[in-house]
Amino acid sequence: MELKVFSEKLVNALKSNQTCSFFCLCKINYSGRAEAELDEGERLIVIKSDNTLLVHQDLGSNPVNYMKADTKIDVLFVKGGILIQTHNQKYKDYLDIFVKDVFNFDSRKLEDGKKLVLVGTEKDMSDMIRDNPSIIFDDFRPLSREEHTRYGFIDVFGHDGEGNFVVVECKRYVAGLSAVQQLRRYVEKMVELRGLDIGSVKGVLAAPSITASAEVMLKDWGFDFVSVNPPRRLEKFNKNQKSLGDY
Amino acid sequence: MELKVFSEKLVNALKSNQTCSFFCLCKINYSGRAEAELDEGERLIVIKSDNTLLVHQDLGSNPVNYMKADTKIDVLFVKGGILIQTHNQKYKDYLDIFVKDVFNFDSRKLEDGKKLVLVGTEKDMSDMIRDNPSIIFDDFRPLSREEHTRYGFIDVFGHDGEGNFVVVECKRYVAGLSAVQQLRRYVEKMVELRGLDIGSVKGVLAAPSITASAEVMLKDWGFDFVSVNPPRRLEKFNKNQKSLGDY
DNA sequence: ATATAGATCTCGTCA
DNA sequence: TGACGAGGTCTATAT
Repeated sequence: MELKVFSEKLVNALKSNQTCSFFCLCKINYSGRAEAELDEGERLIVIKSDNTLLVHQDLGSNPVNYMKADTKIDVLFVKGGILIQTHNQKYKDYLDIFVKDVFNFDSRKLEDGKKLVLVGTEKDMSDMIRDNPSIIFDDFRPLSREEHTRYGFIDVFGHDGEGNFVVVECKRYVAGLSAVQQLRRYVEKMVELRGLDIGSVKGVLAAPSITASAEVMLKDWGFDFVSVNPPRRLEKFNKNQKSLGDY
Repeated sequence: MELKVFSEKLVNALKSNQTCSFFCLCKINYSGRAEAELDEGERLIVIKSDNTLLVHQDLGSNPVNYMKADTKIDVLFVKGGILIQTHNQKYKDYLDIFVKDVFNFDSRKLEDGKKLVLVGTEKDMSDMIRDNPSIIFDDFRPLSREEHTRYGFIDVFGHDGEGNFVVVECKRYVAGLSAVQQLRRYVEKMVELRGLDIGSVKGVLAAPSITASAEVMLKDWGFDFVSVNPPRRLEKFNKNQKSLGDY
């Protein structure tokens, strides 16, 4: 594609806040939170209506370079090509794309008011535990859930039949050392602020599984592990599989 | 675009491992590590040559739905549109895209052998400290850097003039509670495994700044904070700004 | 704005 | 392959 034509299309699309997508030959410089260089090669570039910019190579989930929303984007003619010069005020960073060749250009104002509905998060796990407290142990009595307390952000908080406090930390995947430390921090903070004996506050880590070293640390601190899976995993898919014709 | 034409183009592009980009009207179901639904709306869909699939709405850096590399992708005609049915064996997840309308389709085999060169990471910080140990304190003597030891992954390890061990944890950004806990874990592990007195191992947190609560925790544990900035921040940009004509 | 923690985190690296 | 930690993490939420 003629660079002049590309430039006009890009400028118009940016003006009207369309989302753009194009393949091009380019090299890239980034400066801000770090410094990065990417030598000449072919990439897919996406610019969204909120002025998010993504540069994708042909492998991997993540963009090789990007700028976050509200980036100022200028298009300049320079010797040998076009310079897309960008700057984000909030993050104080800069990305320059020197475009040598463009292979296509598409843009569109995307009409989309829908939001993703997601189930199976850590929050859903803590909901499930609140509604089914015996998952943790028989006489567990939850008092609150997902609360920013002065002890920290505790997933599920409650007490046992003997009046001891119980702090539950949920993880939706295998719990590691940092999860144990997180639990430890909440328990310690609670002991400290309430002037309790260490040992009078129970700590429970609820996750699908736990690493060996994390389990050692957990035991050292007198905490317990309970194997819990995030709710609804695969349920919906199984339903859909049975009714593909419903699409 | 005719859905039949789109289907042919997509299937051909997938066969020849091209990277694809198209705007479409669709609804989406995900099932696997979680469950997700996204009702009908217009999105940009990208499929890479490694069979990574990304669904982007017109806002934000992250895809609203995605599948990781090595996803199996099938294209089926169904009542009212086309179903892009995908499955990733490794992650045991499924993504179905029901496409009602397509507005464009582009694909290309991207020629790109270049890799991003990045400077200013935490690793660069620990390099800088090893080369300028007085940043930490006057008589700091680094022994190793970025080491996977049985004590954990310690950024910089060394000793002071009196033979005490010193563990340094680096953070590129504001250090929070978790950074203090990480340091605490390394120090405790070292004390335990070497049979040392607590207090004979110094802990230092090196970061641009530290949050108030993290600093309290740090002092409680007898550790020190040293303000260190990651190297080379903005240097390259300043250079570039002076020599834009060089492009 | 800053602080805190989750994420279908992703990605690299090492045992 | 699992474990562990960084990330230009990004994002949501609360203060």
